[in-house]
Amino acid sequence: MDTEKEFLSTYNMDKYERPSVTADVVAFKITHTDQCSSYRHEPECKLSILLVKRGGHPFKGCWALAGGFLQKGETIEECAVREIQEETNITPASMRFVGMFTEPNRDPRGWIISAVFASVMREGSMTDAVGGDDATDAKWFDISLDETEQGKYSLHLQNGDISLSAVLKSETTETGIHRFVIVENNGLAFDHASIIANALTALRKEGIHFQSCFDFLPEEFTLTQLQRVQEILLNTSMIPANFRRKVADYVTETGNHTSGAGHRPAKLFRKK
Amino acid sequence: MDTEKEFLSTYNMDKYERPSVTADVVAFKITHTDQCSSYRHEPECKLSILLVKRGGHPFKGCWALAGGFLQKGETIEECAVREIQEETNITPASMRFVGMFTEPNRDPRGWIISAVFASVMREGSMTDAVGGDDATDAKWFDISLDETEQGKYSLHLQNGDISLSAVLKSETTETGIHRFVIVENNGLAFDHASIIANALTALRKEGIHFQSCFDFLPEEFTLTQLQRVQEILLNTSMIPANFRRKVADYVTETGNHTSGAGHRPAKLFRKK
DNA sequence: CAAATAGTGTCTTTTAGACAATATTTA
DNA sequence: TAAATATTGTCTAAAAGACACTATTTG
Repeated sequence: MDTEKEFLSTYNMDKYERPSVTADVVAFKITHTDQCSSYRHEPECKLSILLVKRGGHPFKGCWALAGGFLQKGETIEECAVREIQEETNITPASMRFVGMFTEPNRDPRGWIISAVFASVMREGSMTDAVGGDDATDAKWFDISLDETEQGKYSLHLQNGDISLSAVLKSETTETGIHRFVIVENNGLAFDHASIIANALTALRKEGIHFQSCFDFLPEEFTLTQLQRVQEILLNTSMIPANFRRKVADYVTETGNHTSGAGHRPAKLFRKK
Repeated sequence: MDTEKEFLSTYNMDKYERPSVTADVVAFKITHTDQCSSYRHEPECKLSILLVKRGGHPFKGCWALAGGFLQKGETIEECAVREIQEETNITPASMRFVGMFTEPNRDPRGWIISAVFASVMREGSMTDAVGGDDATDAKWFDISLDETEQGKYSLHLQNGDISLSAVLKSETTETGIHRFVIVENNGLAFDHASIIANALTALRKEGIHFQSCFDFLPEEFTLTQLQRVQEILLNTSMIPANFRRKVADYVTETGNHTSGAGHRPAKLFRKK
């Protein structure tokens, strides 16, 4: 009797067709624009994400997120880390789960569901040349996501001459699950425009209390650097004095200082 | 050439073994203990979750979450809603994604990964008798999760004489992903003790700004009811005057009032 | 010194918390 | 009227925002 039931449960498992499962990664970093008017000026920074050009069908020539199939013996987090390492040769400072994307027809190749992670790359851990063991065409795109009208968002991605964009609608299901729905899409593969919008929104939520901000910076950083990260991530601006007070409980002094920047040296801090 | 590549990508998909994917649901509701000293007293409330007794191996006789396999043509959210409806015959007021549970050996039957949702059942939508079309043994268990020492948590589940418990350690991976790890486990199947702790933690986070609190209540509710829900969920207590001010921006008056309760009638509010 | 960023102090406004007091209903 | 909950007001403390001011370094 017991063994019969046991058999039955295993039998049921095999009865159903199974989906392929992938981990897709939206890798974020801060890009410094080194075209300054004066040697004293702090460099302009931008938020950017990693995209890979698709060499084959479907969506040939479109840009897609890094990602790949979950393999037996690994967790989905391990899979995500592996995929982003293969693509960039570096280990991300952090990985955060964003959500599952499981629309039955999201991938023309078949039944493929994706677990999506937002990863943050630490400043300084980057080599200029991206592209890992396989010679794929991977580039960092400056990203912006703005609410153009109530519930409607415009996503822009830019790398030199390459410009991708999408229009998204913010929707909430009856059961309260939020999702961006693609209204218009130029140059992004699959449902990746929606995925990117969801990932940035998730990261912004974490940035409010600085969690994800630290991950963009080296171990030791100035408070101004930290403020820039938060401002770029949340698309806000703050008065320095107020920022310093707010962040005070989250950092500790290291005793070290910056130097040689043409102005007063800054204290270096560490995440508490 | 194009078609060759196309073939290749499909080929790769079939090359890999695929996991079975389930949606598991931690269904929460507020239970009223109707053993009052006086007719005037408000009833005591407790937070409880739905568990199903396993009739077969593995973990025969243990208690498990409601859940089942993802089927072709449905999203993982639809699957989760379907599973909880099959078990309780009611539609949850809300579903929130908690996380993926993908440890390779989490299920002795084979490679099974789970997407976990926390669902909230609205007060009044419940029939006393749970158990859906299949005559499974499903019960609501009062739940408590307390930090006994730094990073160590004690989970208790109670239904009459049935008492389940677990000890969990709060852990964060190098990449900043949080998870409860099971240290001790009495009566719960699989990794469900960990899943439950993660779900309650996620729900509590949402409760701070009332989001998940509304889902426990009928469309119209008193501020005292709302306060009770938050207090039970977050295991805190507040001074009514302060609670009212804090919640004021999230609710609107309906113009209706309670009556017949042996004390001053209360205004009924609606979620804004 | 001028330019540029670093860091402090203070005032005001907004929230959050504690507590007292008043209001209303039913057995 | 007593018991119980509903609701408002007020005082205090803490946090957030605006702004002025001082400090330090390098060409």
